[in-house]
Amino acid sequence: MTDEDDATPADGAPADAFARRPKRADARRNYEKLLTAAREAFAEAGVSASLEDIARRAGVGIGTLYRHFPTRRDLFESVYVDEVEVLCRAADELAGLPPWEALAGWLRRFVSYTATKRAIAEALNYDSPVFATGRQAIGAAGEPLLRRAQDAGDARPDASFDDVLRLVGGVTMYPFADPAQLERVLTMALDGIRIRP
Amino acid sequence: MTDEDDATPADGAPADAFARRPKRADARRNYEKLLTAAREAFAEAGVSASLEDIARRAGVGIGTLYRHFPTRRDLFESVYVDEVEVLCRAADELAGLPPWEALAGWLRRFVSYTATKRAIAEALNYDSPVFATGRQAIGAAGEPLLRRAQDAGDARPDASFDDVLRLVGGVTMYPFADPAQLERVLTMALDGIRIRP
DNA sequence: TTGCAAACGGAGGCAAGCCTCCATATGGTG
DNA sequence: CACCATATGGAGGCTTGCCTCCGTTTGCAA
Repeated sequence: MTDEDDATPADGAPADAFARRPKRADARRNYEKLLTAAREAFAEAGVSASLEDIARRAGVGIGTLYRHFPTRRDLFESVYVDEVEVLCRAADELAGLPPWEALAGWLRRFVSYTATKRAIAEALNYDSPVFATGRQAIGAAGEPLLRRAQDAGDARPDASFDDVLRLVGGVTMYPFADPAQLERVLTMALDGIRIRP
Repeated sequence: MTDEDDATPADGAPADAFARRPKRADARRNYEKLLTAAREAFAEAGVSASLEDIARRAGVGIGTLYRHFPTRRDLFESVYVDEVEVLCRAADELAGLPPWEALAGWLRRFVSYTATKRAIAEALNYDSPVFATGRQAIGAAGEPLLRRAQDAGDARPDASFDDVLRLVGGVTMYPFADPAQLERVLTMALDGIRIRP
């Protein structure tokens, strides 16, 4: 999930979206610019953001975009994979906290860290090996946090990990003008998951 | 909100989306067919559903669609207004129940009744006199339920009506394959709003 | 420096949707 | 029943986005 050349190094052609950065310096640069631009565009306009617009944002030609990401799906998946990695790393970092704090902290990342939240949330429903892998990775990272909180009696035992993600993820589906409101709503969502003595 | 000829019967041209059904029998029929088709299409594909597709579903020509709804927004607003009316009526029906049951019941309608929920949710952020009016109507219907539950000590006092709608509305943003899961998630959301002794 | 594989950019063909326009059809009233 | 205001449907022009193709540019290894 974190290193570069895992998965199937078999066939020469780029097949899956995981890893596989291009080699030449300019190509690599453009690749990153495109990824960043796409992240922004997806965050603003959802999965249906225009590819031409993304190329424009990145300051590269449309042809370059297609060289790196042959289909819209490839692009989306690459952004998605990036986000998933961030999320997984966050879980590790929070592992030292007490059960509830760790879970709550991670869920906060889940909503606030990723600029692609809407896209990620939508992806949660898609069929695709990449999304399956991503979901699995998210589960591997976050589910232990939930389980721990449940074992500690902090989180309701009848909630599945997927339930929790849907509840918390739903909150961010539409943009909040006021960050304080996001905070209030998020608190309510977390309270719905929590058990108080 | 419920009768036909309120608002401004002034100018002859159709201005706002409230009420104002066409007169001739066939026109009226097509109007309803379009509204129904649009409701479905919006529910399935979101606000970006294709107008041509909606006309096709309704079994009318694209020209007819445009006669009734000059812009995509007109169509969307009409569907929206219809949904709002349903929601307002529901609030009246539930008024007899105890505070918390009334609120919870209404919020359940809010998520499950409207086929347009996703579109409505997106619309919740748009600027437009119609949406403003709609939000106001929803507020007029639902806010008393929240206030009552808060006064009774059943709902947390620091939650605004808008907070509550966002939390509950978010839940339905993506389709649930399993109705039992929707129920679980909804329960968590409601628990986040509720105060337990 | 030079050569060339790798990368670039964008013109242009194609598809899908939007919306206008108008020749044709029809409900309902006198 | 006849008339006409009202309504209908869809062809076609326009815009926008998708993607391919290819002539030009550029990083970098020798």
